[in-house]
Amino acid sequence: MHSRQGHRLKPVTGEQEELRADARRNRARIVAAAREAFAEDGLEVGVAAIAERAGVGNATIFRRFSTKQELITAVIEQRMSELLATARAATTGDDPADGLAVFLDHAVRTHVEDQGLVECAAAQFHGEPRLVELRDALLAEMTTLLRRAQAEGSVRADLEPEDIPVLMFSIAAAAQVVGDRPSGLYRRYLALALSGLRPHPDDVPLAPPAPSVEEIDRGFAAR
Amino acid sequence: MHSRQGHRLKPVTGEQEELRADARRNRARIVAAAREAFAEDGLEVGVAAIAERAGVGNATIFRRFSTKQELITAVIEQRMSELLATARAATTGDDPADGLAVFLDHAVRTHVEDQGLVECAAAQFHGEPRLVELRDALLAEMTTLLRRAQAEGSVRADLEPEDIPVLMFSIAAAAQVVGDRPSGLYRRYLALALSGLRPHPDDVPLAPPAPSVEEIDRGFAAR
Amino acid sequence: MHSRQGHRLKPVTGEQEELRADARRNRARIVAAAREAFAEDGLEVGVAAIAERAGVGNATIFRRFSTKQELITAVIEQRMSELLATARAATTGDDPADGLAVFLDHAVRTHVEDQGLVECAAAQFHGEPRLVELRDALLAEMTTLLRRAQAEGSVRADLEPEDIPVLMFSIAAAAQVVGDRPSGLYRRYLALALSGLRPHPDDVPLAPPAPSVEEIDRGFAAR
Amino acid sequence: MHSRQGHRLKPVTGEQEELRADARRNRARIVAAAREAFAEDGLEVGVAAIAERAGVGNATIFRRFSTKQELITAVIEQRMSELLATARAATTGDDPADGLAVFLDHAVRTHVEDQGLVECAAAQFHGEPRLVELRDALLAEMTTLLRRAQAEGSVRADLEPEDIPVLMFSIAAAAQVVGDRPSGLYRRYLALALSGLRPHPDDVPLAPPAPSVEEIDRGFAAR
DNA sequence: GATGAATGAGCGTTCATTCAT
DNA sequence: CATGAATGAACGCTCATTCAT
Repeated sequence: MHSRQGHRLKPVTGEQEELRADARRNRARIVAAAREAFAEDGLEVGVAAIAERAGVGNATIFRRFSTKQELITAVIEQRMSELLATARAATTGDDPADGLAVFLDHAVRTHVEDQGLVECAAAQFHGEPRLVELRDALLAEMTTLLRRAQAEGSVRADLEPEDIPVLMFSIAAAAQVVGDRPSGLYRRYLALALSGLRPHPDDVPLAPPAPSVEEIDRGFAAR
Repeated sequence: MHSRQGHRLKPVTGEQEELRADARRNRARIVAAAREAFAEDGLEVGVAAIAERAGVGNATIFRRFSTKQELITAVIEQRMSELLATARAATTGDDPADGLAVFLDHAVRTHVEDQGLVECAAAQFHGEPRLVELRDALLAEMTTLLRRAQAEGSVRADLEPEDIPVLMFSIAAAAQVVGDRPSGLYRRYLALALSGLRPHPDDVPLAPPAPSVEEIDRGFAAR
Repeated sequence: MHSRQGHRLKPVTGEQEELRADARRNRARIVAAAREAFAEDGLEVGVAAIAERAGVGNATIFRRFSTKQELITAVIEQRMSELLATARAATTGDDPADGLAVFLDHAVRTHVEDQGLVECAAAQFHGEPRLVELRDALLAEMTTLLRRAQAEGSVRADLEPEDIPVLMFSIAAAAQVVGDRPSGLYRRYLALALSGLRPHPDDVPLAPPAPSVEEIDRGFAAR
Repeated sequence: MHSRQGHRLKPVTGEQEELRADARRNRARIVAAAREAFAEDGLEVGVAAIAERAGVGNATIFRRFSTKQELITAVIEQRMSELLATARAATTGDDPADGLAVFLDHAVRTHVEDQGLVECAAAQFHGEPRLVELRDALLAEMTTLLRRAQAEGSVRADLEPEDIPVLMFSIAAAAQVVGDRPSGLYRRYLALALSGLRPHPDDVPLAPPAPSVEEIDRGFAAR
């Protein structure tokens, strides 16, 4: 656990090391405002609206993020960081199957509340190094989580760690098409998906194989 | 089966019965161009780009579709019609479980090829009568398909017809996050989902209950 | 009177001598529809709206009038013809002062009912020969009307025939600024203007002199 | 008189108190450009033309006036303010009849120079609060001006303050139909109108009554 | 001859981004 | 540093006019 401290990721919020206190505060307010705005209205909200929400002038946003895309990336980065924390917490528990369930529940709920943002997140990934770093850290946790569950026989053996984030998006998408109405609907499809992960006598091997990380990256890039 | 022919829906492409031959051809070219453009670039492509793709002037589009939204609706309508045809074909087969699989395979592949369009389709549903009509027809087929599979014991009993379109979106989303690369990846997640539909000794009832059509509509409206 | 028949103007409706009966009827319907449309909505109504009102296809309008401007001219021509008839009727009466009043009442009421059209009429005059012809005929009647009223002393002597159409527009404009509400308001300002035409002991000569026809034309052209 | 200073209207050009110096200058240039453009070409000139005339990008206009209509309103507001100043100056003079004449001369000349703008002004009035305020202030001055002239017997008694703006439009329209050519022609019709305001032994009461302010408003609204 | 269809130029407006205070 | 102001390119849409049936 403390070893985790050792290889802790660098501060996730960018080149802020040099920022004055007020600038740092502004940056945080901007990211928070953007996150809210994206969650409520989708990525197409105007920069002006985000600036107003943050209580700063619009030019201030561009001083911190030279592009709207960079701001989007910062928001995604924040979310992924939180997701990573969730994953780490899930890995520490005693019950592997439960850990996976808890992680997916948290992740999916988060996505579902974030209308339109996360489903687009993939498209925004474009090799951004900090996001890649987070992605890899997440994948490491997924591997631990999954392998332990498979070791105890509660998840079919041919599932791969790379499948987990895919499932996460998939279940979130299920709930999102209907706006998660009635609220909490996502739990129905999460339950169905989880029950589908259990080994079953009639199982035939999954095919084709799970995408490698490189393929995932290439997939993202093609968007 | 032939009775199905009897209550076939009216021609799905609108009040085009009165159009002159050239106009009809142009209309078709516009819808096709829009479909391609939406599939490749998403709904936010400019009308001008669609017009160019179709080889017509931009005003020609507005002669047939008084609004861009109407054009979007026409494209969705077309896709849903095709989906309905697929569903009907699937319903006629002998093997219920296979019918469901074949339908989902076709539906998901279609969605996956159509990056960004169909995932947004829901948001565009807003009570458009022709789309509602198609939705209901589709649901009727889903009901037949599902109930037969449940009757023979190949699908768990607590799945509802309304779950099927949700699953369709869900699986498509799984593949879409990675751009379906390597190509055909969707089959992995389709297989996983289908195997998850089988009854299992440890099954606990799905909860919360599936959304009703009204709830789905309300969900769409809230977007 | 019959001498008036002698120098009757050529048919006012244009090059229709060659038209087939149905074409002639269509032309008339178009002009009538345009007149209504202009009266209700102003000159900026779309050609399509006029076509619909006339019950013809839009291209039919352009078959008869190669330009929207030509159609406007045709409508103005029709109105001026009617005005000329009114003027001639007014000239035949016994009471000169009353003749002037009756003419102006009719002319102004007509203008006022024709929201936005006639006030723009001037700007559309551009040397159109048929309109010039009508203008001259109207002016001839104005001269008769005015000179007789001046001869009997009911109108001040320094008023000129060219002033009459100006007054007509002027009074109509008075009522039009308030949409002639309450209806018939134009009569207030007509009465005021007419009473202002009477000779008065304190009269000083009007200055500058009335515009000549050439100056009027140049004025129109400058628009 | 100095009390008039006391209840002077707020600055008429809007909430510009907060604008930066350069923005204020640009705003003024835009309004000036719009005024010129409207005067020369009418209200239908494109925003792009106005922007070019003002030497700014088109989007700059929309930063200050969220709508073209707002820009129109601003121009009208400016003109009305100037008219109000003229009216106040006219009210301070010793000779009531002369005050009225001077005011109308100024007002009409202004309108005549402004081809097409002011005649449309009415249609743009729609309850805009600042314009209503100015209208009321103007009417107050008209009342003073008229009642004093009537008290000394130089204007017929049945004229009402509401008639004055109507006359203003009316006389301006007289000159406008011929483009005020030869230049200054408006003075002819102004003189005629003014002489018509004098009491006359044969006067019969004006009818129907002058429109109330409410009726004027309703008339405007009906356009 | 009559028409529906087609169209390019233009409209008012928005927005991510750059400039100047 | 923070900001309001400025901007050009693009958007969805309209319209007088031309084309093709």
